[in-house]
Amino acid sequence: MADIARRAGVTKGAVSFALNNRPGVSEPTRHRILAIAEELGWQPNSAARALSDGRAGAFGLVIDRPARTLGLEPFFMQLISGIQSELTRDATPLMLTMAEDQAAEVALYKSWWAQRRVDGVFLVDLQADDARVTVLEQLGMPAVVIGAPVGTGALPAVWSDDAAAVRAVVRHLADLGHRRLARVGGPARLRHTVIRATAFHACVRELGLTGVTVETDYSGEAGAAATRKLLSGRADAPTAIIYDNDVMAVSGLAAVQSMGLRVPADISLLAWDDSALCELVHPPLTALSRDIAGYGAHAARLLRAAAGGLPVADREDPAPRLTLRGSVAAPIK
Amino acid sequence: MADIARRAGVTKGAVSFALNNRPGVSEPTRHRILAIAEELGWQPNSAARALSDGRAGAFGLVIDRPARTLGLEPFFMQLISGIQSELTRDATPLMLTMAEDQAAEVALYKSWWAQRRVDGVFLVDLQADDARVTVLEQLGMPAVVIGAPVGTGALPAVWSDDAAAVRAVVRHLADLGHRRLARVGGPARLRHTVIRATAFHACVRELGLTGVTVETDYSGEAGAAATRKLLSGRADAPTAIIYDNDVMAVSGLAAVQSMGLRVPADISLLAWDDSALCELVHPPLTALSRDIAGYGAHAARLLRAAAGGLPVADREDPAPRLTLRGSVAAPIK
DNA sequence: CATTTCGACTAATCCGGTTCAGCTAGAGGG
DNA sequence: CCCTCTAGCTGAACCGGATTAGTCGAAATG
Repeated sequence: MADIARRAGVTKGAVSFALNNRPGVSEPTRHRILAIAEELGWQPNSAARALSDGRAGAFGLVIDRPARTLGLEPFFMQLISGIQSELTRDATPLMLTMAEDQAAEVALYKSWWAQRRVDGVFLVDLQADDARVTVLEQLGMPAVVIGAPVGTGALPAVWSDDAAAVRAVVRHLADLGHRRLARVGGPARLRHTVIRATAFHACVRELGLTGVTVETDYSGEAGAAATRKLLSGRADAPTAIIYDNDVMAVSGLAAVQSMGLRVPADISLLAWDDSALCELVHPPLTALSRDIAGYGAHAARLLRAAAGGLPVADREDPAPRLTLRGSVAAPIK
Repeated sequence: MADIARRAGVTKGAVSFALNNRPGVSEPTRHRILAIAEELGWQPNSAARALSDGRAGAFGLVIDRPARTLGLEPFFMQLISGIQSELTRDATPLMLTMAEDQAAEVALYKSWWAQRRVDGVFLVDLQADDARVTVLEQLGMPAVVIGAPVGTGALPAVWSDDAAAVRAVVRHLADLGHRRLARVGGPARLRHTVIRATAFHACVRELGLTGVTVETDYSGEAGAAATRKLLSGRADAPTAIIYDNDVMAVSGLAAVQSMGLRVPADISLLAWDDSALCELVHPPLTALSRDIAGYGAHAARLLRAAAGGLPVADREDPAPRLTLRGSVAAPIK
């Protein structure tokens, strides 16, 4: 900027006015300065700007799921991709980190905020008793929760009505004639798992069906194990299983087939969170689809607003839709 | 820091010496300053530090594969996770972004470098005639190539010997009695695709076998389509197929099964890049495994050294190993 | 014609660190 | 006892921007 100022015969201050499109310089001067800046290939030094105006110009995302299951689930990549698509508009980078556990994650937030590394963070996988919300509120750190606005305090949330989706699924299965359902759910400490489980059992009871839930860690192995356990030669085995992610549904399918059962003739399977994975297998899996990338984009927009000091409200996205494929049918008996 | 200086009765300079563990202050004073810093919860402002010492304190990774296929492949998440595990040691964050194409990616590098947003970048998916290497060298921007050190100029690379792995696989299949092989490869513009294809055809010729390669975009659909095309009722259909990623292998398996063929009795399938995905399906897929996270960690270590101005050499990791599962057997005829 | 107003720009300060050329006092040497 | 040396610290500049309180001259106003 000093170079530009020298070449233009003005001071740094004038150059700053010109480059930031603020009043204080005449049109001819502004153009002259912009031309010189262009010629010199000037780009603002992010550190200097950050130091001066007190904002980092970046947002953060911390994921604390184990890397093994993480890689497999398309959810996060799609979410990140969606966040990016929005952040790219003003060239804001995303800082991505993985943490061992919640304590490490909280420490990271404190550190990021104290060092002014980010202007705000995205919060995923909200837990039943989540320390992060409190910490972020105390820090005064802008944040957007990706998930239901329950126990999120003053933090805005981007969410979709999982309970409604669960009810739609249960009704769909009941209409087909299923009377014994099962859910292979994620970890019970995750808040959205609880929401889905609660809705599931309430709906099942209301319709006079029976329903059991098995807790897992979202891994394929756990999904397969749960499936085998549910189906192993009991008279009251369920006729339909709802999996809490696509990975478990796919390995559940493999487990079912290796037991000699046919899908959907003997048992109907259904995956939460649709992805190409569900289309890869045979038969393709009926799934609950939602626009995860859009989800991320909305969260990014909210966080940008929140970091800018604007008041932000929760944003509800459409509830997951049922995408019918080949893995669900009426039960035989 | 000014606060600390005031409380300790010294100047900012002395505080800086103490906090950075540099000579210039006595031990008692250093301890006093550190104690006060601790008490005040001082953390260095990253922008100020970056401005002062000219380094950003962050590295970057740009991915320009379409988000759809990206989410499915565990490769990137595992790579990122590995990079993180190393960067976490000194709390260096990773900037992750997705680009539309190479031009956008190059523009991003220039911008990041001009703005001093990162101290270096990881380069993935090197292409046949890759503009990025040249640009980075011209910029003088530290970078580490993740992939074979061919056409990488002065940039250090972290790689594994794909050609050797290909040869091992072809020999293994030949030993079992397979004479007609096929490869469902990734995009031909990717350099590692070329390396694998070249090694494949050379080895096939050397052993007196026949081998064809089909090019795809890595997507599951393309994998299934290629599979169907290869197997559709021709007398010279291959008896074994090697897929360039696990997603294609899984959908190839589904395609094979929907054609009424049995794996491995009628056809042997083999996946490049092992992941839980390969274990989920039935039969589980024999695959080429490598330690992708370790790969990322090594790349991170190299990049840190390169950004520090240290001379760095290419690092060769172990070649992918063949993990035998149930999808490969001797051909019937 | 004196006075006010305003646009265009300058000069200085700040952001929060790092760095470096002094300065001072006490230790060591002759 | 004087001189030198050095450990320990000070003060100020610097990184590259943004911001703000002035300054100046010309046009508008009374």
